[in-house]
Amino acid sequence: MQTEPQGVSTKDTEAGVGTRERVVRAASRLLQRQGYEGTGIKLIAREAEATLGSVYHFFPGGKEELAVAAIRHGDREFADMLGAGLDSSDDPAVAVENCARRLATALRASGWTDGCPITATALETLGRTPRIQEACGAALRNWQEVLAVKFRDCGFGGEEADDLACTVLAALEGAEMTAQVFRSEQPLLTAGRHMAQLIRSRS
Amino acid sequence: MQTEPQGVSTKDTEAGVGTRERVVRAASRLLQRQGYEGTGIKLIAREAEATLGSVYHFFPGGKEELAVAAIRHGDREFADMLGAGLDSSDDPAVAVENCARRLATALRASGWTDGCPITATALETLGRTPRIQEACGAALRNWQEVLAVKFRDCGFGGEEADDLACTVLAALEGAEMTAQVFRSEQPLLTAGRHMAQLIRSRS
DNA sequence: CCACCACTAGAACGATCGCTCTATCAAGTG
DNA sequence: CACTTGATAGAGCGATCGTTCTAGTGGTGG
Repeated sequence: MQTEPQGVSTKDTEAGVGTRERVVRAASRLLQRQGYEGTGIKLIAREAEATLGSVYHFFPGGKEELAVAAIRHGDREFADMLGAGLDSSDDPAVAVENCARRLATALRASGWTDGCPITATALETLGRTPRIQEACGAALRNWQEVLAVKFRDCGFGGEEADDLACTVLAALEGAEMTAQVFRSEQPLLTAGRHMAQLIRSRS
Repeated sequence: MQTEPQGVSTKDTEAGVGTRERVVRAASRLLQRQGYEGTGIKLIAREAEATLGSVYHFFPGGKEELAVAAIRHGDREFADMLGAGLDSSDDPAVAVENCARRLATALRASGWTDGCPITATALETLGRTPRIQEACGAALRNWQEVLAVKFRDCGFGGEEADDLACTVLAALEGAEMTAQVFRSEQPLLTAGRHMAQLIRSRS
């Protein structure tokens, strides 16, 4: 049973959230910022205001199982942000550009630390931790699908929608990384503008 | 003094190369594959067939100084590959698409492990290791400049060339990461095709 | 010949890693 | 009430981390 009160409030970042959920959120944020190897389980527990015992109670598979859960969490979160951005306009070009703008704004607001939730972990564990790699692949596929659905809804053919989704997501990922390193919104905004142009030239 | 013979051969991956250079190469390859925190100095030394003493002799600043040197090495290497790809055609659109193709081929040949030499390290150390972040920023700027020069030579205006270079590099980076996770050349090839189209629509 | 120096070699240190283990606590359930 | 079960708590394990330190090697200039 949770020790903390359960129904008190649904405040997003604080108590009132079950221990397991707090641990997953902390893990997701830390993996996003410092990658898999750079994030210790003890730090995750401390950040989540949980104890090591609780972490291993919920994730008997240890760090790897926790990382998979954290990546799935980041997957859902990023998909929501992508979906919300895409809903901002019926024109797919405008919608994608708005997405890039939102990512840029959020990135600046975080002090340039919170970019894509999975890239760092994905690159670090490539080919050496299959379960994590699968979770990362599922996330990328999911985000591509969110984009592809939008493009299909806007009249693109199935294959063309998939290809466009692949490139747009890749450009946003790369631009976000560039923006983080340069501490500037410009790469994301430029990529958004170019992706809008690419979409228009194809419709 | 180096124990090994110096002028014997310039074979790229083996002996005949100074200890310092061997260490930098090993560090660069390992940082590329498993990031900064995931790569131990002792492993770098073993992989370079050097000893810990030698590593700290050449890099008294420790892991951080070695990482900076490794990133600069990856910078030069990737810039060369980019330049070689761009030289393959006078048409900038064709040249960029060839670049993507080459990256895809090289990536597959490495067993999907050797992507961008700095992304993993850059994301892991963002905002926590300024000297490494600077080296990563310099690399990205350098690669953008390689692309921008090509675009300017092909008749693009200065600002437009810079913007295109920024987006093309971001798309290639993102597509390479996607290709690694999916173990498929397709994301890189698709991004190359789309970037070619974007360039053509702007000229 | 020898003092010097660049380099090699690796033992050892404290800190931290992921993980295991036992003990305790708080609520149900009979 | 006793007993079970889910969850919390953290000490402690062996391994590895980055780093420091001393010792040794071999070629070179004086």
